[in-house]
This record gives sequence, structure tokens and C-alpha cells, in this order.
Amino acid sequence: MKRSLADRIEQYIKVLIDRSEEKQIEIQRAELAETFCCVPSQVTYVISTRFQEKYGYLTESRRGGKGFVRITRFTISSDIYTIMDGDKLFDFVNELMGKKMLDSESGNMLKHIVLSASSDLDDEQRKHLYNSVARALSEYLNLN
Amino acid sequence: MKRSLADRIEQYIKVLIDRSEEKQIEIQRAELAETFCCVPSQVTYVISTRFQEKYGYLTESRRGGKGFVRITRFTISSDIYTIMDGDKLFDFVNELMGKKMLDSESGNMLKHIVLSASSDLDDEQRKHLYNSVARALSEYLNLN
DNA sequence: ACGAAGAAAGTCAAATAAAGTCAAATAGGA
DNA sequence: TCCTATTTGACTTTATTTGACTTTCTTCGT
Repeated sequence: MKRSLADRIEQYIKVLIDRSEEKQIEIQRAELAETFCCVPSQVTYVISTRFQEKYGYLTESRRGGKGFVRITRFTISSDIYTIMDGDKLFDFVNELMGKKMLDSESGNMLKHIVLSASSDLDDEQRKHLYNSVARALSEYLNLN
Repeated sequence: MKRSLADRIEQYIKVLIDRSEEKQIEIQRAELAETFCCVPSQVTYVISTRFQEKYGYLTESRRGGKGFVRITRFTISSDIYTIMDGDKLFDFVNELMGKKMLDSESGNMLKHIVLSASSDLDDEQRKHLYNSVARALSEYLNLN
């Protein structure tokens, strides 16, 4: 079972993230390509296929001199909070704060933002937003 | 995290502003260039790319003898980004984190949640969400 | 007071560095 | 075989660095 180059690069990046303090790394695309003796676009391929948002990663980058690719990991979860309304979301956030899984700074900010951002949505969209936020939050906190 | 010359100059200036009483500094372009062993226009480059109004800075200058560059920091409001897209929202959040107005814990969480929550929206709704979040965030942080 | 000299900052474009895009070629598995 | 994932490289876009040249002030000598 010979692993492809792409697989090996993927593993390498994941190890780097594991070892990082913030679950976040910054790499130079060209340097990594050098390490694996491949073209730089191979790295782009790996990042774009394996480190997508749906797999729990956020990537940002900058071109030009001293450019970089930053990859941040969040852990994916299944969606347990499928039926979520505003109150439940707030209860959920409060509970997380109570359990010290979310600091009150972040929790309060989130409540404010969600409330404000949902104020001009219709019921359908609002419910959708609450669900997305609940899911994203539990992903972020590595619940489930 | 290797930083470019431009990044280092940017940091240096930001520290000076942090330490200043009035959130305002006056520098001599040539002197700063001397400090960093670079050409003066490098400083101009940094100022014009990093200390723009949209990032919450006002710059003024005078040429000739006793010339100077004055940089003033003010609190940004989301209104500056009239049409907010994902990148601008992320810039906004990154900028706030850089200014320590938002801790990196909260900022990273927010980026994740917004990205995740916007993934299954159409362009119209996504843009709307970004704007709402930007507005809500600046409300929360008491900007404006 | 006036004009010339010198001091600073600005402008702009070239050179270089790095990442992204895209599509053709190839490999591997059902 | 046929389909999908991978590999490669030519070309594009964006960011940084540098330096020659321009503009705008201040100062100084007359």
C-alpha cells in the first residue's frame, strides 16, 4: 500500500499542526515543495483537497516576498444540534461558559453578534443561522 | 514565523503608537530607514500599505527641512468597509486582534464560525452575513 | 525680502520573491 | 477499460525591495 506524495505531504502538515501550540502553522509553499522534491503547485493541491473548511481547517495565505500559507485546525463534529432556536443556542453558549469551555469574553461576543446579525433575517434564515453557529461552535470546541 | 522587512517596520511603528500617550507618533522617514538599514521609500511603502484609513490610521506628512510623517490611530468602524466580503471581514478581525482589541481566541473562533455558517449560503446572503457580523462586532467592541 | 541651496518626503517603475491557476499528462483502482 | 486522483509545469497575480528622479519645505546669504 504505497502512499502517494500528496498523502505524505498531508501527513507531514498534520504532524506539524499537532505539535503546534495554537493548532495553527505557517509554512512556505516553496520550502515544503523543496522538502518533498516536488513542484510548489503540488503543495497547493494538497492544501486545497485536504485542508478544506469542511474537514475542519481554515487556510489563509499571502503571496510575494516572505509569503506564507497559514493553516488552522478546528475539529469536526457531527451535527447534534440540528433543531436549534435562539433560546437553545443561548442556553448552549451559557452552558459552555459555565463549564469554562468557552471564556466569557468569547461567549458574550458571540451572543451579541449572533443576535445582532439575525435581527433582520426571516424565521427560516434565522433558524438556519442558529444551527450553523451551534454546529460551528461545537466543531470549534471539539465537542462530540 | 519569518517576517519580511515590511512586517518588521510595521510592528515597530505599531509598538511606538501603542506606547504613545495620544496614539499618535511623528517619525522621520530617513531616520527610520536608517534604523532598519533600508531605503527611505521602503518606509513609504509600509506606511502606504499598512497604515491606511481602512485599517484605522490617519497619516499626514511634511516634506523639506524638519519634515516628518505623523501617524494617528483611531478606532475603526465597520462602516469603513462599506461592501464587506469575506476577505475584508477577515482583515478586519485580524486587524482587531493585532490591536489587541479582540483576543486571538475569540478572533479565531469568530473566523471559524462565520466561515462555517456562511458555507451553505448563496452569495447574497453570505455578503449580508459578513456585513452583519462586521457591524455587530464593531458594536460589541464599542467602535464608532 | 528674495532666491538659491539643501533637506526631507513622495512617486514610480524595475527587479525579485512567493503563492495561485489551470490544464495536460500520468497513475491507480473498480 | 474508464474514471478519478495525482503530478507537473507554464503562466498569472500579488507583495516586497530598491533606486533614480521629483516635489515641497526650510534656511541662509545677500
